[in-house]
Amino acid sequence: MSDVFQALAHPVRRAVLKRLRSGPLSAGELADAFPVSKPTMSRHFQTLKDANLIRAERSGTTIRYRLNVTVADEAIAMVMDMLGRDGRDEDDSSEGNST
Amino acid sequence: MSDVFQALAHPVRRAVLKRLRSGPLSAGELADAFPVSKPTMSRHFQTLKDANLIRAERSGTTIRYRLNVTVADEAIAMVMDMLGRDGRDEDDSSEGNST
DNA sequence: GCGCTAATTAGCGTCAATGCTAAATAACAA
DNA sequence: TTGTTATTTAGCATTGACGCTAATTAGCGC
Repeated sequence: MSDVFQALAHPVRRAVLKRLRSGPLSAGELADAFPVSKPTMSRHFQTLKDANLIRAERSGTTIRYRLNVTVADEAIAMVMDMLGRDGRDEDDSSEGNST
Repeated sequence: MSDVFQALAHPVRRAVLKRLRSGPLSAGELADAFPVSKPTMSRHFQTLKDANLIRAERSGTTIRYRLNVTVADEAIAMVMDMLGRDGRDEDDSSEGNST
């Protein structure tokens, strides 16, 4: 699970995920959208793949990356579990404190 | 925001957050629960503080750490925004997923 | 095969993260 | 002030992340 948060810890990788929301994009298209070199982007893709946040598909010479919503959803669930904000472990300190 | 995910990227820090769900704990109590030295734990606390995930309060000689649910909640919202899962139930059960 | 395009891997430098021990600070008691 | 306890800061070493350029792999067309 550390891989997921590690992947989410970089602004470029977060932006890649955002762009992938609209649909799959090729490595080149993604690389073109950021002010870093293609090899650097390729490494970011690898990091996202290792975290299972994206998946790669070959289409001839180009490789298309696609969002993997499942794992991201698990990450959300984990953050919620970590903070106990899923509605079950509600602390008994009622928020009846008016200000 | 990178700070939040960076803080979440370490298993010890995630475990600290989990323990803090039950209520505030002192640095010593937290340090005692993990197989790393106190200075190392202190640095983890600093990382979590920088990310605004926890807050510190002095109680005499001891320092008590308390969960800051607000920022964690924002992190959840951000992950949801990143993946387009902001609570809208756009994907019905008719997904036709085959592999 | 050769060339072309797309993307990755290899190699290198720099900076940040992680862990430790030892020393310093903070609060309290005597 | 001195001593004791709790916690952090300082200093050091190791490891991993991030970025680049150059070279390599992968597929397609000739």
